[in-house]
Amino acid sequence: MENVRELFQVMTKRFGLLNKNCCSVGGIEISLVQSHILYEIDRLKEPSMQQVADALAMDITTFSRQIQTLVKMNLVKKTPYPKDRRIYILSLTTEGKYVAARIDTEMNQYLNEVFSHMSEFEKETVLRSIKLLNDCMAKSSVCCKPLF
Amino acid sequence: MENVRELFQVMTKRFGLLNKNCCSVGGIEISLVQSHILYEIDRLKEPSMQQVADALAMDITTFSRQIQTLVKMNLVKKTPYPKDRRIYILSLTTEGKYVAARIDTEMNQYLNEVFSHMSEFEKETVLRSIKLLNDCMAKSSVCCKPLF
DNA sequence: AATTTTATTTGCAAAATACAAATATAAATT
DNA sequence: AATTTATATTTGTATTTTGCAAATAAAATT
Repeated sequence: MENVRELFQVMTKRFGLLNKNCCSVGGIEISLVQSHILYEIDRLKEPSMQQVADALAMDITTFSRQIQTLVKMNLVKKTPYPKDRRIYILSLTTEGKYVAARIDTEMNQYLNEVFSHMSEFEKETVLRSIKLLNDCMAKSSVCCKPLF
Repeated sequence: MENVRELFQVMTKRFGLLNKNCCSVGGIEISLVQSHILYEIDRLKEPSMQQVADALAMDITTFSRQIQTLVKMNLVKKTPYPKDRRIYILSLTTEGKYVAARIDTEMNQYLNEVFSHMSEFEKETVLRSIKLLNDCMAKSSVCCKPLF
C-alpha cells in the first residue's frame, strides 16, 4: 500500500499553492489568509466575527485585526446586529464580492483544466471520492470535530 | 453540478487543520511551517536548502531563518557539501527524525480512522482518485508548474 | 582574468500572531 | 432587580514571521 499521507500532502500542497497564486486579481493584492476570510464570509450567510474565526480555526484577536484591514481595504463590511449588540455581522462589499468572484473563477478555471486531463467518468469518480472523503472526515472523532 | 472548488476547499481545510493539530508531539512543539519543512527534508533525499525551499514554494530568506531555528532546536542538521561549497545539505537529526515520525504516525492514524468509515472498495477508489488527481495536477500547465 | 550566475545569509521594516486584559452586552442566578 | 457569569469583540504588547534589497561567497561562463 502506498503512503496515504504522502498522497494527501501532495494534493493539498498543490491546491494551497493554487490558492496562493489566486490572491492577486484585477490589480488588488490580498494575502492567502485574507482570501480565505473572504471565501468564508461569502460561504456562510451573514456570519458573525466569531463564526468566521471558528470556521477558519483562527485566533479571534488575529481575526479581528484582519477584518479591520479588510474593512479599510473596502472589501468587507461590519454591521452591528440589532438583536445582540455584542455581535457584528460580516458581509462582502461590492468590491469584496468582485474579488471573491474573480478568485473563485480563477480557481475553478484551473480545476477544470486539471479535470480536462481525465475522462468524464474519471472526473465523476474523483469528485464523488472527495465528497465521500469530506463526509467521512466530518464523521471522524479523532480531531477537528468542533469545526464545520 | 456541485461546486468543485468548494469540495477541495473543505477537504484541504480539514487536512490543513489536522496538520496543525499534529504539530505538538512528545513535549516538542513546532509550527505548521516547521512541520512541513521536516516533512520535506525527510522526503527528499539529502536536499539542499534551495531544493526544500522550492518544494515548499517558500521564500529562501524566510526559509533560511526557519532552518536556523530548527538547527538551534536540534531537529535539523546542515552539512556543507564538499563538491560545491555554496551548498548546504539538510538532514534530520535523531530528534528530528523522531518528531517527523511521530507526526507521520499521528497523521496516518487519523487518516485510517477516516477511512474506517468506508468500505475497502471505497477506500481504494478514493486513494486511486487522489493519485489520479495528483498526476493531472502535475500535467496541468495553468499554474505552479515549476514545482514538484 | 573578468563577468555572470547560483546559493545562502543578513539588514531592515512591515505584517501576522497570540496571550492577557479591557470593554460592552447578554444571560443566568440569587 | 441586582449581581454574577458568560459571550463577543477590541486593544496592549511582545514575539514571530515574512519578504525585499543588499551582502557574501563560491561556481560557471566568457
